[in-house]
Amino acid sequence: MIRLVVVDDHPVVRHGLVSMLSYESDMQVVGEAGDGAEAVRVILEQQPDVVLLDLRLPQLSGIEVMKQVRAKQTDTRFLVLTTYDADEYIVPALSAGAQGYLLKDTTPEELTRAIRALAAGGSPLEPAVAAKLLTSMKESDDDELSAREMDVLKLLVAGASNKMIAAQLNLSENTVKSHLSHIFSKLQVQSRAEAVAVALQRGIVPMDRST
Amino acid sequence: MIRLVVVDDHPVVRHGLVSMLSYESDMQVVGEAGDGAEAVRVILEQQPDVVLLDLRLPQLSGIEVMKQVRAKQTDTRFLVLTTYDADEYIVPALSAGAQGYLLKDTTPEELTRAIRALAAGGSPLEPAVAAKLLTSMKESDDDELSAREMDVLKLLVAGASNKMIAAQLNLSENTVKSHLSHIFSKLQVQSRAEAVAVALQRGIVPMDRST
DNA sequence: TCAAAAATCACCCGTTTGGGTGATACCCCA
DNA sequence: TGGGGTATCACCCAAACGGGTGATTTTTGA
Repeated sequence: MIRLVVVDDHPVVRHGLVSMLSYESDMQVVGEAGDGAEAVRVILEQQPDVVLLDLRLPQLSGIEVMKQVRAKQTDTRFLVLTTYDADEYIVPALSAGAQGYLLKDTTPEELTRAIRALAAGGSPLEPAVAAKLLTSMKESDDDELSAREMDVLKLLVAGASNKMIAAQLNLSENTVKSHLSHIFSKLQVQSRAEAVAVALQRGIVPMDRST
Repeated sequence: MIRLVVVDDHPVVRHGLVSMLSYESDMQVVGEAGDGAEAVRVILEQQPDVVLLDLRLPQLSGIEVMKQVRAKQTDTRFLVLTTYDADEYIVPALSAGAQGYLLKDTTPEELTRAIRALAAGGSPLEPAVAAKLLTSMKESDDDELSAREMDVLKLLVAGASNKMIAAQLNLSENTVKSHLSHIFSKLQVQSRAEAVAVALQRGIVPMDRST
């Protein structure tokens, strides 16, 4: 029996997946989550064999969920199931520990086949996904931002000036500038405006549409 | 018995919806479609009471589907069910003949309730959607960017400096600065970094990570 | 038709930014 | 034990930026 946890922020999609999977006699959905924080909790609690994970989640991205879970246990396997075939999500997802990556326009048959393959130790990659992976391999920039740099970047995206960032984080302006220099080189950009664009488009900093 | 047709290009979502709705004793799914052309054919053939319709479809958009169907028969009611809460889709959808507009993050209970309301002649508009309608109504007066300003903003999001923008658009730097001043005040921001954030988060400039 | 908006440019001026080149101190891990 | 990354700060400097004010021409809309 394959134990599953389904994570998707759209109840319609999530419940649909659950009821669909319930027809499979060798699978059992043991948990659901509608956001990232809930997902981490449910996964650690239920210890499922496979997690169906949407990347776009409120609170905590799918990438973050995988990182946090894998920090504590490594035997859970992740199947990323997303609408977005954008290149930039695939590499981070795979390097964060996803074993599979399917698009939502796959058929139910493919999905259940992928789940079984994953539970059996395989790594089902959709052909379209695999192709994208190869092309983006060439320019694989695994420059990870440090926690502090993330703090700065978030404020940068919020539109803060160096002075404001310094005040917010209790730093000197010089320190902020130092962090920014590192951020720029890691993101391979020249200006803060470009950094904001890259951060948002690559999903490094989540969209915060409270406005 | 409410006769339904489900239209969504993602098999996972579509099949999920179907199996979810099959639990309702007063509803019957009499047809499915994965693209716009198929949808029109199925709807005209089955003459359902209610159509669950995703707006984003291959071949023919949801809007187009509604127009074509309503040209031949007017007794079918449409419930638009989409992931996108973007303002610009709501008004066209409603004017094209949708009686309801729900987001995919509504609960199954809300969905079935909406279907029953629709079949009974009501027009279920999600509160969030209704709110957006109102805000887009009253905010329509303020601050639309001109075409030229959009040109500048796009390049700004791409990370260009004033000089680069000027070169790209065959303008003087002064003109670019002038446009930027207007953009800043219209977007109510102070810096180019903030402008980029707002432009991306509000969807004024589309995400385009082809790099 | 006539005013309002959009689009184009110029000049000034103070502030911010980004890129250098340093330094100190901490922690990890090899 | 020592190197490498992180985090903290300082100083300098040129370039870029953002805010004014003001001008002309074209387009648009009421």
